[in-house]
Amino acid sequence: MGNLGVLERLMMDILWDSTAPLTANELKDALLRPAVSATPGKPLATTTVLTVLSRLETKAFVTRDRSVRPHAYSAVMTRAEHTAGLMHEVLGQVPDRQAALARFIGSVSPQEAETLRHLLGVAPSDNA
Amino acid sequence: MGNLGVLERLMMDILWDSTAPLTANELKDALLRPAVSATPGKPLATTTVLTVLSRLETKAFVTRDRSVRPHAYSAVMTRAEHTAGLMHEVLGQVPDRQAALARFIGSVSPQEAETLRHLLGVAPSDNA
DNA sequence: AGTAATCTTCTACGTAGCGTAGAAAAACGG
DNA sequence: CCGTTTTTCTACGCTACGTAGAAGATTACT
Repeated sequence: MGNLGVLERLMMDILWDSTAPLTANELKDALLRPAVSATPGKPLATTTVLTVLSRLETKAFVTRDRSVRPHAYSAVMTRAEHTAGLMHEVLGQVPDRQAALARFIGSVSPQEAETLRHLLGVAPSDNA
Repeated sequence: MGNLGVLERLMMDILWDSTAPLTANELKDALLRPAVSATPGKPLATTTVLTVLSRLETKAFVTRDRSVRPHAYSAVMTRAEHTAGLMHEVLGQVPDRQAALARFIGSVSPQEAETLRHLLGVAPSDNA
């Protein structure tokens, strides 16, 4: 899977938060929002955004709709899927998952533990 | 926390598998074992191993005992701790952990689910 | 159609992390 | 003291990523 750089991640976050696909310029503008940009007043060049989007496309993190004119970009996976994927990747690197899982569980917050208990109790439904 | 490069990871794995601290040369030799090296016949220079160990020390992944002469290196965290830490790091990057956890749980193997149920049901013991 | 504005691709540069290791310095053994 | 072992210092190449200009393609407006 491989992880993302800072800007790549920022852009994925925007795409993930967006319901509809975005154009490069919409993304560029979104990157200026205070919630995203810790360094405001630093607008990126549109080409920069496009370059990164291309790379994300290569990495299969985004798809682009070439049929509309300002190409529209959207995330391939949901954020939750991506996160779960990363967690599995991390877990897959170790020989004894048991121990790792134990440590993991031992360090989640009580609320999260409750969430997990609930998730495990109900029904093992769809797989990602 | 930040992740590791290939060689760094390889070396950490050896340190994690070792009960006692290791010297640079012991590590170098261990790197030639078939289980570790997919490209055998490619022994590293000792200095290479030392360089990487220094970097791992800087990153606080290993400590070295300078009181013994060939310095002895050991991992700071256990592999399970490290893995759990990474999982938390991944999880910490997302706004709604609930969803991510749900996805994660939805994609673990039945055995792992059982393990988790056990860990959550029986006794929430020590924290990492 | 012709030309300006917009959008996309191509190319490129700087920086940082990592694998790699030689050269030099330091410590040890005899 | 002198050779051997160990450690540090310095450095080089490669890849990923942030960054964006220049040039090419597409669309829009008159």
